Amino acid sequence: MRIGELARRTGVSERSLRYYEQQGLLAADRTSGGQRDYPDAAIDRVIRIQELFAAGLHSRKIVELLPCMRDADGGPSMIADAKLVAELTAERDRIDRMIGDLITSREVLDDVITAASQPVD
Amino acid sequence: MRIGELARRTGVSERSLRYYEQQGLLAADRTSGGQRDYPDAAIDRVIRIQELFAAGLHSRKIVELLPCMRDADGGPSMIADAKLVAELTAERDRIDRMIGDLITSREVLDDVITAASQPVD
DNA sequence: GTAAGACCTAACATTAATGTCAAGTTCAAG
DNA sequence: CTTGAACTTGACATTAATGTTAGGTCTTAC
Repeated sequence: MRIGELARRTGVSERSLRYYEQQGLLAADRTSGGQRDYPDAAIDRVIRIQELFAAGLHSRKIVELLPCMRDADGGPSMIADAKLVAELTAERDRIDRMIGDLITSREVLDDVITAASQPVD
Repeated sequence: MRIGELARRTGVSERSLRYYEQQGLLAADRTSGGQRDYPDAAIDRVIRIQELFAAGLHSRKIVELLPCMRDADGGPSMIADAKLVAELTAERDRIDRMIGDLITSREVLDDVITAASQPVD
């Protein structure tokens, strides 16, 4: 599939998809004319990349991480070495704290929303 | 307390604390010499602000939100109007999705970490 | 073959919180 | 009073993903 369709189906801008390629996150074949041609598996991968970005990982880390993931189509393909495991563990713990903070913030918002919906004075 | 102590006790840089003041997020008294003097309650507030930043709210939204929160010391002090409630509800839903994505990412990392810890081939 | 739409590269802009540095002032203790 | 640490304002830099624009090329349907 070409870049426009992939963008549409993932909700990620074409600009970002090209950026992902530049960062080594997302490979694409090229047509004879030089246009990108993505496999169907690219959809899942792009969504995964977005999630990892949302989790605060930087592209460089994601580049190292991706080959160690078992994706829907292929196998695990690579095992993380000790250094990477240490980094990923740190990220994992950070994400853990982040989830806790987000839950707190969600509660705060719910409180404010609830208070506004209940004109009990 | 002065800015250095607040920074130390919250883990937030002095630079950021001044920025918060500039954004109207965090008020401070001033000594006769012009130095900032924070009440103890500032600690909780700074932590709250950090959490909301982590949740992806922008300072402008936080400015509107803060007076509607019931903080440890004072009362709720203000009720969100309909427009703010709508915005906060959108934020809440976004945070909800974010938590889901983070949980997914955490699982992905755990998978990779586990796979690396189990040299079962 | 041609026209319209999709795509290409490259460059520059943006955002928003935070880092950093400089030059000057205040505070607290001796 | 002096001295050093802590503070002040202001300006400029950074980061990293993404937006935007421009000028050119490819694809496909007619």
